[in-house]
Amino acid sequence: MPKFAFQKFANISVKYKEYKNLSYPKLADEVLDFWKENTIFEQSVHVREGNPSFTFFEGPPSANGAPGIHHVMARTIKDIFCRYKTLRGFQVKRKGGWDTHGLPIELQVEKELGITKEDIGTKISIEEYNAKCRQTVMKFTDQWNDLTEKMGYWVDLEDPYITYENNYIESLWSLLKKLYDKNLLYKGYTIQPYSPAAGTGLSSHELNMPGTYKEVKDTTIVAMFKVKTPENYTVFKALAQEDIRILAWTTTPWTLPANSALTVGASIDYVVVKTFNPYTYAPVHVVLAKVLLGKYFSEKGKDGDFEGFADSDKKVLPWQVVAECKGRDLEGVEYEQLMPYVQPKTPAFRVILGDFVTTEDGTGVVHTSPTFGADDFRVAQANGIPPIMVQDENGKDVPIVDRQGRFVAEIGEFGGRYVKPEYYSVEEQADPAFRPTDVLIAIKLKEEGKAFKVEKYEHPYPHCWRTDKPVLYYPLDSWFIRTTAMKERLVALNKTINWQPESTGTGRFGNWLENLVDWNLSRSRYWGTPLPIWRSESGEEVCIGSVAELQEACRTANEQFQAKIEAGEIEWQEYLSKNEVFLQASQSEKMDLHRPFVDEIFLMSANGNLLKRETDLIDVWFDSGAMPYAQWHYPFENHDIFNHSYPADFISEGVDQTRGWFFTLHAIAGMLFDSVAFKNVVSTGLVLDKNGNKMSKRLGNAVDPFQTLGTYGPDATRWYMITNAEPWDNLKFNLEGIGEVQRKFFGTLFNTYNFYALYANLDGFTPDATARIPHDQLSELDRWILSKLNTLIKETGEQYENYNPTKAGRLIQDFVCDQLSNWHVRLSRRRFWTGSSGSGTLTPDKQAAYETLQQCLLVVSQLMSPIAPFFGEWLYKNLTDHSRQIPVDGSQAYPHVSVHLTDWHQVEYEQIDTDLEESMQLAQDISSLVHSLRKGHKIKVRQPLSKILIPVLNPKTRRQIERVVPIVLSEVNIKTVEFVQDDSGILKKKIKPNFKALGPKFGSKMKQVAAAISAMNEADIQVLETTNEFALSLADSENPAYITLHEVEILAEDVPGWLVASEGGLTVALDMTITDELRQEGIARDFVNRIQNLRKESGFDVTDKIQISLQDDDATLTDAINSQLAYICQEVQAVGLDLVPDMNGTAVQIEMDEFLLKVKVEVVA
RNA sequence: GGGCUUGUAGCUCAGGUGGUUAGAGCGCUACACUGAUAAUGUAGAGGUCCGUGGUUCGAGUCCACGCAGGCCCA
Repeated sequence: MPKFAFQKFANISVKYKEYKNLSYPKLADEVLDFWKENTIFEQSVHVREGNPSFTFFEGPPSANGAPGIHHVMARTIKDIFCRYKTLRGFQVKRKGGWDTHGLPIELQVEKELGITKEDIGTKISIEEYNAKCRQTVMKFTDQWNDLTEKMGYWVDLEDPYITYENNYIESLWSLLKKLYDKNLLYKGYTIQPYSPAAGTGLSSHELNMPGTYKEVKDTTIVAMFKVKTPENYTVFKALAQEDIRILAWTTTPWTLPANSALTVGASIDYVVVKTFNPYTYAPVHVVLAKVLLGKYFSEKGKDGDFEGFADSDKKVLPWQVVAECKGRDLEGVEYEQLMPYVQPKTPAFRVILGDFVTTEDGTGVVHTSPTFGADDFRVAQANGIPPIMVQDENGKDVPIVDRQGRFVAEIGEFGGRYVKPEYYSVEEQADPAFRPTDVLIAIKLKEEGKAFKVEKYEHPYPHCWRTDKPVLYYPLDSWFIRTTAMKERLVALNKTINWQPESTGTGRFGNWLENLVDWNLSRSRYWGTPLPIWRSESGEEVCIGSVAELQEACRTANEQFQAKIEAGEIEWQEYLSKNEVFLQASQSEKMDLHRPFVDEIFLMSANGNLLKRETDLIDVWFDSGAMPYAQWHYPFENHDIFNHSYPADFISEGVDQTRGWFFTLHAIAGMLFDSVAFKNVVSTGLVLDKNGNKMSKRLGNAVDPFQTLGTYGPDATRWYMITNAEPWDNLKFNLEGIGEVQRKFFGTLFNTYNFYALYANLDGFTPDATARIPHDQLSELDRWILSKLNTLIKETGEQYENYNPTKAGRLIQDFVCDQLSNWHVRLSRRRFWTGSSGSGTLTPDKQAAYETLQQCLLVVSQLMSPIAPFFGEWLYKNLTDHSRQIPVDGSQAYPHVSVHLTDWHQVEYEQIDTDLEESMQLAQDISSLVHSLRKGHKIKVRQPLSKILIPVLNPKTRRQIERVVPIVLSEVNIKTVEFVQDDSGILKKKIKPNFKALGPKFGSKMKQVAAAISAMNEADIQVLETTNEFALSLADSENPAYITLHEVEILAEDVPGWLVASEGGLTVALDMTITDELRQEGIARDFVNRIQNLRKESGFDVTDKIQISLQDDDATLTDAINSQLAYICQEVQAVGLDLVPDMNGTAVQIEMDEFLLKVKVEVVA
């Protein structure tokens, strides 16, 4: 620093900034400017170069919507631990990222353009559509960047990863290729909503559109499935000769030819009922859920006339329950195929258990057809039940209903029929002879004696929003990642992850892994990462793992195309030309790995067949789950960086990401790298409105983060969110709560700093590390707060290490408000305004007061800085800035310009004195009791009293109190403390049973023992105390119960003849006598108080000296003042006090209890 | 319907391994204090610890079954 600057600063007398009032948002703005100008974030990473790294992965947000208040919450959590670890010396790089693909973006674009998916390829080309998506996706980037900055979230947004970039996609391809090579990527099918009329699958979002579900009347059938060899099953043994049929209800009779199992609920009660077939009248036994009996049988027919049924009008079916069992007893029962058109390849047709079975309607038995129901598919797969499939012309397995919604030829008389009447034309449906397929099936089953009940049933059924025709649940091709193959490993790896809260890891996530199904990767959309698989019609396929590979395959194909063209097959020219377009683009910036460009690349199989790209895109969750690799364009680049930053030490997102990002990160890492992707994870709860409702723009209860930050500033907002509820609990967000935090915590801390600054400036105090008052010479009060401070550093550190910012924040808050401000500073105020001032030399006690408070504030500024980065910075800079303005010999006490560049304070264990902390707790408790006594007898604190009496039964308590006696005395304005020992004989003791000690010993006799102990008198207690044993006689026992001292608690709760208060084993007695002398002191203190008020009202400076004139018209008052003159003058900094017979109206009149002061104060020049 | 989670004062939250009188802050009422003053102290009012059963000498705490809110999944 140039010399003139030094001189300039040296002449400045004010060193600490003092503030009249504080605007928290403005404070944050100023700190933000400071950070920007001095690149503090960059430095905080840079200064840790070479240190161990702490890796954080940013879960990419999508910038196609405005950020909300919950993002402030989520990002605060992330920020806290990154800042904390930086303080701990780790290098914490935080690469930002953006999630750019997916359905929400497509929908937004469609809304903006006023188009539907239908129009893509007709009204708008895929190319134009995707270009629009690309624009839209970063629409709110500015707002996001603004929020990031304003809330103080430090993340590198200069060089974020963006999921739509070619490099990113190329990394994804390489991961997919690896999966493919490990045989973990395969083509299969899932049951999805499918519209035969439109020829397309529907997303769940399309199914949720208004008007999709309509009430329809369907023909429903309770079909009868004949049990094979009933004698083989315990349940049916007694009925071995009977025709036993299991009843199952369906609202989609057309699926019955595809039935391959029946599903029952394990703990549902079933009955076997003897009765008749209602259509053929043949005797039969049927099986159904017990609670549904009433649905099919009337009370009239119960135990009815079976013999006479043939001759009756057959309106009432006689019935009788002949057996009963649980669903699990039926498991494995085999039955005859109901409609035997197509045979499965492996054994089917048996009863299995499923958790989705209910007894709300139907029969409690679910007809299960794996090709036409999602539950059916899942439960059948789990039980090894095959689907009913036929082979198409290519030998490929296909369902018995084709993609137009017609039965295949194999289904006998129904072959070629549409399964739903709505698929026929209006004219066809109008024909009087027209019968829906469901009805034909019902008639057939009735005739064959396989239907128990056929009726129309009205229920909601989904319809295609495009064609208005019913949807089928239908098996559709999909690409899957075979996560089930790696399940055990994924479960094992999860057990090494530290989940916060733990239950999310073991419960929600753990269960999810236990019940893992293969990850369906396919999405039939446009804006997303294309699946890099090219396939021929006969099923040959190639998976591409990089751009180079694709170029190579493309060139090879072109050579083959060329050869064919030269051989005269000019139809190949088109493919060759399109490939040329790609090859050219791939040499330049123009290359785009999205659709439609990748769709226009054509490859050749080894056998010379054309390979076209599978049109699927991949699940966007794969995009984000692959970010550990793709953000670095790994494995194509950055091996070093990747190796150093994998896996992540820490990630955090909302708990709703459990099956989203958390899972996809874990799955990819586990399957491809045999590693976890993250070691520690904090899953956060939701931010609700103050009434506990979900925030939504529609309801108008969403909180605008910018407005909140603008009003309260980021620190109070962050502090409130963190300390109010643990991150994983839902937060009821209430703006008033932020205000409270601001007043209570930040206000107190600000006041404490201002108080320090005020006096430190008056005294020109600057901490000097080389000339501190040695710790062992500090007062009890100072050593106490320093002990508390070190305990705080230790415990706060533990909570941060433990990923619990809530507890850390609450600890800091309690320290600042309760210990530092309301005890240490309050009791120390006097130390700051007495002693020397201005002369340049401080008394050791005053110096100690400054040093202690400065130390506390400085440490607090650091401990709080992860949660409140701006205020922490502000406080740190206010405390240290001026020390950096004075050039020193390179050993500056506070070399860092920012608290975020400092090293975490080491705990000074030798300063932790738990005995002293206990002592001070006693002092606080005693003071509280004395205040309470004073209050009860209306004796104000300004009135000194002579004595308190404290009964102490053990030497430890006495010693602990003795350490802090002066503090107690000054706090409560008492002259002396006297201890009353056990041997004084005046104590009245009380005895209480110690349940914890007695419980295990006496068990059921506890009540009697407790009663007997409470009944012990003084003499009994003395016996116990002297012999350490006492025999209690119990009411219902001959033998006495022996107790020892540690099994009871003995308290001195009364001092006969004194005013006594006690709480928690501590008792204080107060001498209320007010002698004349005490009275005079009290008056003097009152007088001082009034003068001080007057000084303040008159606007005098704290350092002004004054001259007092008082009208001499009351002897009591005058005597009191004369006797305490020196004290008064010192307190109010008076150079003199004149008693004047008559002030002649120049005086101010002030009330003081029974006196009326007529007084005048003047500043002495 | 399933999994997870929450339920304690008007509000926001604490309450290791069960121990008899369940706490704090805010808010409310009253009083006090006053060189931190939009602060502070003391006292008071305010609780079926979501409900019902159970285990136990003893349950806010452990178990079972419910109820209500939330998230995820069907």
